[in-house]
Amino acid sequence: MEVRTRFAPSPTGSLHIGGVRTALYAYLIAKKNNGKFYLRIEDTDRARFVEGAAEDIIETIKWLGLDFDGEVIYQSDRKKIYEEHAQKLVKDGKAYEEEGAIWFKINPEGTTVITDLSGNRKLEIPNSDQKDFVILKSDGFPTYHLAHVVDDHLMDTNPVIRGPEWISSLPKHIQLFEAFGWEPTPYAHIPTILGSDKSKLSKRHGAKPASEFRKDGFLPEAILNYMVFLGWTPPSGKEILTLAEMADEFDLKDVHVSNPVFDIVKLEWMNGEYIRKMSNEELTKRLQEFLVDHPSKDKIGLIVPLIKERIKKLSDFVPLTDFLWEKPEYDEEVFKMILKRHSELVSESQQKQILNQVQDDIVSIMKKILEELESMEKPWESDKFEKTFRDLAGELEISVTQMFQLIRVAVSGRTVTPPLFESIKILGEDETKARIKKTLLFINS
RNA sequence: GGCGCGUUCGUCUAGUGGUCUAGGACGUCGGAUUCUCAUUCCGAAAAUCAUGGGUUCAACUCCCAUACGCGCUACCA
Repeated sequence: MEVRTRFAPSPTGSLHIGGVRTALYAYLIAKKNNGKFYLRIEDTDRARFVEGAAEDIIETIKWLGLDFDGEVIYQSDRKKIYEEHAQKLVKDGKAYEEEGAIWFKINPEGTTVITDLSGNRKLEIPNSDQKDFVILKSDGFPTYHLAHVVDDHLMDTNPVIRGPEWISSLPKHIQLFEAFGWEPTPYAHIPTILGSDKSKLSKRHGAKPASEFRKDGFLPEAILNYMVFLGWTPPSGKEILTLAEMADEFDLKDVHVSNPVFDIVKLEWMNGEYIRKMSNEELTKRLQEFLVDHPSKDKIGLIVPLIKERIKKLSDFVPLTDFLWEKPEYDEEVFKMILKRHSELVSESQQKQILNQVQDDIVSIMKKILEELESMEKPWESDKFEKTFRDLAGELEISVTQMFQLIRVAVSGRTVTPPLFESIKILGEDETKARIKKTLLFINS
């Protein structure tokens, strides 16, 4: 029998990050077995329906690369089907109408026992706690219970993969299947993802939707790779896996039964891993797509090799490189701090004296730097550039680090940048000199 | 409250009765490389396996109880 799974969110908000894992697990089971993966929108609650939520969910699932088969199924299109099935149960004496709704007659005898595929464990729920429940609401829409049983039977879902909040409802679902004379679907209830405070990570608690991770510059493959580990480890012990490798190794029986805690720091690490492993061409493409309004898109390719090992998210690109096309802002204290460092071991009174000299020092050093730059042959070569200023540092009796930090701050306004020489190459000789001059003016004023 | 599910380093986890004085990854801390940052490479700290009882020659692994966490207890999903 063909394996068919489905992801069935309700459009009450954006797709939250926990839903990504549910969708992923369902996707992996389908792919592992060469089966089908469907997307079903459970829009049967008009009160909680949020405009645009279904579109956000579909768009995000596509962006993640969890390609689903066929068309998106909307339960609201299937109203008539649920109604007919509910009526059939009434006719068979297994349900009854009351106050405009149709209620299912539960049998409170015995215990519902099923084997949960997730973790391969036995679940036992006493039926005695169950009460008759609504299957068709007075507005004509089905409740989750009816819609699930009818749809997953008609769709031949095998297995149903969903959250653990449904475990308590298992007697309802099993009895509904039996009332229709159908074989119940196999089930896999996967654990809930928790926040760092151990409370449930859900949209109800304001957890970030998956689309926000996209905006933050996370890669879909990294998100998927991270999420798959929340409740499962591949037998091979690999840390980085493609979707195909996950599908190959994935098995519901290895899925854990306890609730994992979502850790954004590890996600960021993994995102960085993906960025570093990516080809320069690919990273360039992704950055160009991500930075829609970037002022200098065609230069991104040049910069990529410089920042590839320095960014964890696509969005990190901006603060690290914006000095290349934006005029830097200076802070005199930053310059002073650089030179001050070699006086750390001196006494306090002496240090004060030294501080007063620092400003003069900066001015004279910057002048020397500018002189060297003026006399350097264009185009500036990196190794020549480096040697020139190493020599100058020796001459002026400051450390090489101090020398390059002064140039770095003068050129970028920042103490942290991609490699200096390469950055300057992108900036250009004239702009570099202009910025050094500007620094001189700034310090003197 | 009742019922259900769970509990290994801060976090994700390996572990299916002896190989565990508990392994890996992220993070943290130290060091090396280095023009800053990052990368990379070394190294360290970090879990009396929730607690208490059993069973057994032997328990992280099996059983029971307690504690704690999560879920359900809607004409929401």
